[in-house]
Amino acid sequence: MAMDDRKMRILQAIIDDYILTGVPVGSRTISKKYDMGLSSATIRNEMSDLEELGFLDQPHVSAGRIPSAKAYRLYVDTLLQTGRIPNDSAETVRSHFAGRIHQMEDVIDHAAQMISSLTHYTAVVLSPKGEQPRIHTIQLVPVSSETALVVIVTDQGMVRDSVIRVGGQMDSDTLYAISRSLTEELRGTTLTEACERMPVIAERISGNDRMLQELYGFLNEDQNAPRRGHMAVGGTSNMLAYPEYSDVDKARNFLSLMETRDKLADIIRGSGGMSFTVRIGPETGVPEMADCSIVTAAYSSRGGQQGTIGVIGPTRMQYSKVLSILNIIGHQLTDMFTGEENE
Amino acid sequence: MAMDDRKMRILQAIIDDYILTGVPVGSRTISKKYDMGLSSATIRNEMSDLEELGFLDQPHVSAGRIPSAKAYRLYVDTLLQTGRIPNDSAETVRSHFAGRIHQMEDVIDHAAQMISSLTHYTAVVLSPKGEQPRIHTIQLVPVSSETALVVIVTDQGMVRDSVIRVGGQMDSDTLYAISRSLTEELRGTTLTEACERMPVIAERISGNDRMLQELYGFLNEDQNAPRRGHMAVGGTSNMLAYPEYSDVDKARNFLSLMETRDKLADIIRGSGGMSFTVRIGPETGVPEMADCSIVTAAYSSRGGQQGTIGVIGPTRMQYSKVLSILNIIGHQLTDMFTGEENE
DNA sequence: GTTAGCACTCGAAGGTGACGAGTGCTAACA
DNA sequence: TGTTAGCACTCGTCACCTTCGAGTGCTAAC
Repeated sequence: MAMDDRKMRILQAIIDDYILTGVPVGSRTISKKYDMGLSSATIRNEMSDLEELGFLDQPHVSAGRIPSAKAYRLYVDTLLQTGRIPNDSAETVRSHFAGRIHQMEDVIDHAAQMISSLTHYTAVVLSPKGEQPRIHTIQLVPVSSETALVVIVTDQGMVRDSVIRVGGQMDSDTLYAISRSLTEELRGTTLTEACERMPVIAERISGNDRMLQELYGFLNEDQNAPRRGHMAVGGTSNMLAYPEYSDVDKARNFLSLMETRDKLADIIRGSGGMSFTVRIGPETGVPEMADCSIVTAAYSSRGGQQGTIGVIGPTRMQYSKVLSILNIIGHQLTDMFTGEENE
Repeated sequence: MAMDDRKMRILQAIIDDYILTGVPVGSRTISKKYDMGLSSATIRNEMSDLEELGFLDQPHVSAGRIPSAKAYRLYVDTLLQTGRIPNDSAETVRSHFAGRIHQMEDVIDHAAQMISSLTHYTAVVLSPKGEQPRIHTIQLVPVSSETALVVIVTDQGMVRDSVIRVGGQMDSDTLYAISRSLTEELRGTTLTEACERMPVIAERISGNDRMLQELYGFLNEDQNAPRRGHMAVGGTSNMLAYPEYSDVDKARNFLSLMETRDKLADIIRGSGGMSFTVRIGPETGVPEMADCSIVTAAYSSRGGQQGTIGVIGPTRMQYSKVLSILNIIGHQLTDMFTGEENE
């Protein structure tokens, strides 16, 4: 027995209905609501076949069928193949981002907010990340007589800063002079390389041991704890609206997963930079997410860095809508990060 | 009828038991578990009195009593008066903060994490905020040939930055020269004042209209959207562990409140900078929190700025433990923000 | 003032039966 | 040979009932 066109249409109807209602769907529903021109009995036979083929599950004998992960997979694949990702709410999105936002963090927070409110699922946005950034400029800014702010601008236009102590009094001009030397020495190096080169530099710019030591400390820390970048999560509470999570225990598990940021970032980033990824149920590789799906999309910032936006929802997710929204917002972010803030 | 010592002791026992179990407590429980040397019948009479006095509520006839908001208030007041805030986990906390952390955001995130994991409630940490900060230094750092990073260091050692476009090519030295002039002109002014003064400055440093305009834009934006500072929330999912939130609707309400960051910040900051505040149930002034309590503590950073740490939990919260933990962590934060990063 | 005793209340838990949605199978039909 | 009507069967849901027990208030005795 193989998949034929009619089976396909019936499966499609079952998936649509289940995504809509979240309730197991029976043969009568399909035969009535979606006019197939077939009686429920026929549908039943087909459904029985579909179950045998692994596309449908039956929670218990006297309930309808629900689509299996395999069914969603098929569904999503055809969705992605035909490429008809509708352009629903493009205008809303554009107008939201119209106001100029300076800080990357704000953009990311905004995006997460927006995705979750458009989809009604949980949204995650990760800031761009690529190979280790290279130092473009180092500048020391006086903070108090004993401390200075060290600002490192990377070639990708990202900024890292920290307050360090400088030994002894240093005025603005002295700090600037040191900044120039440091920039000259370190431009184009990665943080790791910069760390290695510090001893050499220490010889050249002597007499500031304290400061250089603190600087080294900062570089080293930053390099070793590879800044997972910024991450924004929006709409975690949305998930509780779905009957899948009316069980408090399940809900708590899900929420605490959302709270362990590092793990979450790994999961989302696990998609590996494909332009679109859909992981369904077990495919997520996370036991806690056995009945969730994760849809991610990539966006880029300058320097070819890849950021990720993602949506986490129940397996019966409105994939087509979600893909559409991620598509729009992904493009919007790419525009913002390559265009507006670029030279 | 008035409150006497015995009534007080019984009330105390009821509160203790209810905080522990979350189940209405009956007269027998008190008479047996807490050896009062009184029979359940006597306790019953006293409980009846306590109810009349407004310290106890009865969910329904055949259940035990639960403490009212008024009772918690009394309880907390005596707790605060006697000042015996135990110093439980001071060592754990100290060792956690031992590793040097550069970024304020990290410290705050950490603190929220720690408070929630120690208390098993939801924790909120707000970064220090005081009167409008004054500009200490402005520095422009080259990012690309067309853009620069403007870094503003305030007198409280906080840093704000944004990338702006500079018209035409500017090398590092030119930018430094401009930075010096700007710092000279604007040191000691608030952001608002700085905005007002920009036209005057524009005349002096002419020929850089584009840049000054962008700079103005940044100052203005920052001033108008008074940076609510950083806020970290930890352990929202902890709340779901309490039977009070086994109702999914309630849980969702609570969680979406936790997600509207601005509102949450207002609520937490509503305590008004007292060193300790406890708001019980209706006292929170937030309908959604009618059966929550909010405990906050203040910590300070240099310049007398006040930050807030807070715990949100069910009204039957382990107040004494929470107060103790907030006490410790508040001190720790104060030490960090006034000592270590100070001159 | 304290306590034992007792009738009473009421929620929680568990059991029962009607109901209905849905299935699989069979036999009839085109 | 595919489709459909019919029917017996399954099983979860819901409403209803009973039982159980925790807890109360009241009264009378100590």
